Amino acid sequence: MHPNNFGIEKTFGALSDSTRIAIIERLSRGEVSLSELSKPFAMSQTAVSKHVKILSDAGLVAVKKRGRTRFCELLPEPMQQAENWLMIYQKFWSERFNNLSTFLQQENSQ
Amino acid sequence: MHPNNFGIEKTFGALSDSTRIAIIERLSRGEVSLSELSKPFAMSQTAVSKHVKILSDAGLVAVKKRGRTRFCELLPEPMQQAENWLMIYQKFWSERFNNLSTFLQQENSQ
DNA sequence: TCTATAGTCAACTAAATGGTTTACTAAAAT
DNA sequence: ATTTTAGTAAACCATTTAGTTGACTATAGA
Repeated sequence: MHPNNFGIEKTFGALSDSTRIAIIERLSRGEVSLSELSKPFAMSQTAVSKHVKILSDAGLVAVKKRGRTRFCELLPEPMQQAENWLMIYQKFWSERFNNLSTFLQQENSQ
Repeated sequence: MHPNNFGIEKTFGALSDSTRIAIIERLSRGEVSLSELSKPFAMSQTAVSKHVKILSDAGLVAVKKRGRTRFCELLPEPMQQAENWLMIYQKFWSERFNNLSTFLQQENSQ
């Protein structure tokens, strides 16, 4: 098992912070400007902006300028790849569980 | 949408390093001792041991002592929860895509 | 035109991270 | 009994991370 996991840890790194998880959840309800996005957080807008940059460097978020405001939008692909990577292990575990129960059934039938 | 995502960033943090990704992949092929696990890595066993501790602190790996050797084993639950969290966004995006195509169809039919 | 708003940039700080080495304990093997 | 093997623990180091503040640019609105 060596899946297409190049750089998957970059995606996980982007998701390894509670502020960024909250940003993702906010953006999943639709596009928002940076200042609007910053409001709920108990930190400076500069700090939120840095988190957004980490997310956009990892390809999870796109930022587009309209007038003087920057709008942030979720990009699905990296998180889909991360989900696929996790799904492979999911499959592995359920197979192992099936093997185990098959084994136990054989044991019991003897 | 506020799913059961308490501490999900801890799981993502554990997965945010390429050494730990490689450890997970190795452990998915079965239980291994720490020294066996360390061999392929170009770093000290102490360093690998620290990575294993990070994984076990996050609940992704169990370490059990037999004699003088420690065996490491994957624990599926946190990664399953992480996958579920990602799946929610997967669902959201496909719905959004459906809404978009519905919208475009309505536009075209006028 | 003046002022308020949206945002960046640079410099700084404290704490966390990923690694090292050396010294140690515990179990196995000879 | 001695030596090897498996692993931990502590001290140390360099880099990254998560945040701050203050000065700046650019757009929008009065």
